[in-house]
Amino acid sequence: MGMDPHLLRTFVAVLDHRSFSLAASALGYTQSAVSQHIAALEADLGTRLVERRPVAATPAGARLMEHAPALLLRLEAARADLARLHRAPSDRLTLACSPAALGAPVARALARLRASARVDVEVRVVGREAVIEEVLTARADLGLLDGVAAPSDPLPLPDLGPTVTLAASEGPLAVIFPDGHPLAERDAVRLTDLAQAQWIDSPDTAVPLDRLRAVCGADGFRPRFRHLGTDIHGLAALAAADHGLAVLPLPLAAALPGVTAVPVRHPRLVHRTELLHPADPSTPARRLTGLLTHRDGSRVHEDAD
Amino acid sequence: MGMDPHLLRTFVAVLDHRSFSLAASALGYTQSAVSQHIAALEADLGTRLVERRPVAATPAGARLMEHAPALLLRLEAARADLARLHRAPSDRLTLACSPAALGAPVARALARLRASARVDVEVRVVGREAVIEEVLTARADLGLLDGVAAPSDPLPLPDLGPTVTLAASEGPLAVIFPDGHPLAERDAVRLTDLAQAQWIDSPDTAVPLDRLRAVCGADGFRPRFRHLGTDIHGLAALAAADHGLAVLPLPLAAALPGVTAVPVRHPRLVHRTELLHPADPSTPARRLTGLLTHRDGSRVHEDAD
DNA sequence: TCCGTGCATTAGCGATACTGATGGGCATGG
DNA sequence: CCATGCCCATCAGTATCGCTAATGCACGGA
Repeated sequence: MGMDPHLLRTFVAVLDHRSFSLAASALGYTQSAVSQHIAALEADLGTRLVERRPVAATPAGARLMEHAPALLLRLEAARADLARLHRAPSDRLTLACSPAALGAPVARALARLRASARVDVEVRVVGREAVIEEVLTARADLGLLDGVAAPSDPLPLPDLGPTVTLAASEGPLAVIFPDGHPLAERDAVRLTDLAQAQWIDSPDTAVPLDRLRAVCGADGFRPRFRHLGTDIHGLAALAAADHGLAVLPLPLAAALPGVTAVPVRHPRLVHRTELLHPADPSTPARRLTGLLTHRDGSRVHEDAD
Repeated sequence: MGMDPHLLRTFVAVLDHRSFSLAASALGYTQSAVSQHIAALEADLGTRLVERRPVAATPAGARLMEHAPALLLRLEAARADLARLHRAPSDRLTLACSPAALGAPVARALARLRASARVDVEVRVVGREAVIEEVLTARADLGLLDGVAAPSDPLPLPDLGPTVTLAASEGPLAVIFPDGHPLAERDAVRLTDLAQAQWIDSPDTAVPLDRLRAVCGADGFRPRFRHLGTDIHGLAALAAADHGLAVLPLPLAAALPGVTAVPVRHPRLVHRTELLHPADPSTPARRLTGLLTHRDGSRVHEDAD
């Protein structure tokens, strides 16, 4: 059957490091072992996967790279899922959060949680992909993920296995303009009118531009400026200096300095945050879930395979 | 790192067969090897996974069973995906289809395809899960999957990796009543009014009842009669004999003998069929895709990881 | 009690998967 | 043009692994 996860792991490492020797030391192997791993994979699949000198993916290798990381993540997720069954009950809560998901409602829910019981809380603000990873691998007890969707539609999430998704909240969207920008006076804007504007692509803090394109069904939203990381204030600074526009949840956007938030009127979209939790959450996680969902949120769907 | 796919495969086989020895002969191993596989997995994960005598899953084993089959499928999918890159161009087309997805539009598109070029066609009508499996593992070149969703919403599909989903068509839904049933005179029905009726659960031919529950946001739709397989005519016979109701696409339902199809008015839902195709489809597959989508269907979304 | 059935255990052997050493292609620099 | 360094391929050697075959042991039925 082949396709040993070890081989896939070194395959990914080799392409990540663009080097056999670096991958080897990163994985704690000798360079020889890595070379043999790649050779074994290539023999098994009957194709060259890695171009050497310089080290790069062949077309087949690139295709495999669309599968391998997801596979390895799922493997780790399965292991983490079983490990959770036997962990001691804890009064720690680790929450993984995408930046725009951490707003006042979440902060208030955490406050209520801590008021009702002694719980040590750790909040990790990380990128959207990383939120999923942290929950699946049990490095976090819960995840909060934000995105944009049609009202009461779920966010499109990849392959979560037996993880459950609950709706935490929905709210309006806004575009941020530099203070004094002509459009900043408006009551509302239509996104499709802005498709050709200058946009900042900040895939982890704001709504990713490819998502805007998909959800508007329109072309445009071409990024000329890319902002990586999870720091919304940095994004605001860039937007205030007129580097481009971005879409954020309205309450959050309204509080940012140097920019004016204008609600999005059309298409009818909402900023949505969803709660990711594993099949059997810890006690503090369950309580926070209750606090976050029992007012307006309701169970939306469960992902199984 | 452990979690060798071989071990997972025999784990799944053991629980499927409820027997070590049967699993062994099914996999071409000795019983001893299977015993060692399970022992190795249990040692690796630090938990008992399988209860012996009788052979059954422990809670941890059940949890692992939520991951293992999906993992193995993905592995096979990755392998199939790479294999496709090197296959010879072919004038065969294998189409995997859920029963209600194979209607007049598809038949006409196939006719146009065969009129324009010499193509040997094989259509396999199988359950919904199996459609996905066949496409992912390259046993089929294309898949057609039907389901119910809000208008222009995509169907909720699990974990497709780099496979692409296109909208093939949308149409009205209908409930089938036995001829002469009091409600069969109606112009239209509300699904929520029927939540407490007798339903036949036919998850592969009709709309699965759990999906109805989810999409109506209502309880009810409790099955007292279960119909397995992919034979819509059989379902019609059961419905005609008053065993219960079922939801089908209207054009198809209207043509069934012994039953009357009444359109669903509320909630506003459509019967939707989607086309599943691999990252690099064969030439006949590409042509059929064009024939199926270029009138009203349009690209809806792509699943990547 | 005596079998029969079915999983566990053990011994042994061939295959596997590493390490360390060596070889060879390719770029860079004198 | 050759010398050098870098980096991957290859090879030999060895410890471990993963299989089979044979045997052991627990349980259930007549």
